[in-house]
Amino acid sequence: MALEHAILVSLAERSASGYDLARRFDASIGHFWKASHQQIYKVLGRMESDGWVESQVVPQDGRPDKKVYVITDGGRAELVLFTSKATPPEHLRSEFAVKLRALPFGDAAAIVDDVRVRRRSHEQQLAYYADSAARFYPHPDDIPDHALGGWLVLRGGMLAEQAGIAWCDEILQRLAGDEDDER
Amino acid sequence: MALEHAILVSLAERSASGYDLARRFDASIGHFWKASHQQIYKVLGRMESDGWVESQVVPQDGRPDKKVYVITDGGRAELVLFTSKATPPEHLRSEFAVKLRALPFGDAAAIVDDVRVRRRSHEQQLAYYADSAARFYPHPDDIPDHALGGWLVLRGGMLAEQAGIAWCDEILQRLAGDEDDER
DNA sequence: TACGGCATGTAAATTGTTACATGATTGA
DNA sequence: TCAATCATGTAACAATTTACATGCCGTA
Repeated sequence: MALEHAILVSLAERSASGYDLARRFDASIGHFWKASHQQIYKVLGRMESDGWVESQVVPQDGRPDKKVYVITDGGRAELVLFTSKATPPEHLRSEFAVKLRALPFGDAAAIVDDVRVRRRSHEQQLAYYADSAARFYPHPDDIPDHALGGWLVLRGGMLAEQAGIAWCDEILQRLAGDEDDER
Repeated sequence: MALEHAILVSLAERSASGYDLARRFDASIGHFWKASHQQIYKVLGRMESDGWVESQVVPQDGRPDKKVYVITDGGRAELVLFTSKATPPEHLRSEFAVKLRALPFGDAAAIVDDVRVRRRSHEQQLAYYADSAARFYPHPDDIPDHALGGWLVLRGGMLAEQAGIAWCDEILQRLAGDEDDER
């Protein structure tokens, strides 16, 4: 049940409406924890009745009203509690791995195509992270404490994408004889 | 809905009871797709009514009867279909990343402890994979086609664990000044 | 006038987790 | 006798995804 905590972190950084949160989840935090707006609205409701957040309707002109959520002291306490407890071990969950394992029983050519697509999307994601890093953390050796978490998470994303690319390359070497040096 | 396919792959490799499958999911395939026995029994029932598998009760002596599931032609066709369709892009889902992001609002010392624990479990998992690799694929340059999928999946696991370790090291360097060279 | 962005939700279906339930055999 | 392993499940709950629903504003 980490969505609550992801939302708490996001609200601790800056108050926001459900809609804003949904967009943040598309952009930054969501690279590590996806959530749809439907889910966010539902969880926000529960969090409000738990006293972790409070909302206030803000009228806007030329736009629909928005319900801005603010983290409460209770919410901040919950965040401290969350960080102080050990994270349960996370396990990978990769449909792609299942597919690789299905290699002898399936369509090898299609799988190879899929690996190429996957490699490209890892590359794109890595480029995106590198871009974010350059934009938001121009001096990696001198990052203030309040921004360190964001940087470290970005680094985790970059390392994961690099590993993904390396994996795809190994697979292609085995399955496609590495006959493609495109671009 | 990849559990069905993970089970199909497992049954294509060798017929098994629900209990056997649950143990395989603990050991090999399950490193990339966890499933509890409860879930497996439920899905097996659905798969049988879909005609992907067939079951036969096998009496045993000194042990409870077992219901052995065998993949059908329909199941094999489904596997081919599965491999021929592009895998939807997978996104990471990391509670640990959420926690890192919570760094300025939480208990930094506890988070550092958690990173150390996490690093150790990555190392253990990597050692386990390396061991499996040495045991089942003693000649990595000469792997028969039918075993290639398993090898590639193992390699993916190893690369992911290495990336995880590298990430933990970066985090510790930033947060703990790298003052620990334990062992 | 049609589309995209802003803004908030409900409902249904699927998937996954946790707890409960049973009963035999084997080894410490 | 207690715990572990073998073996199969049901029930309740939580989490997630997909589909549906509404309505205003600005722009092409």
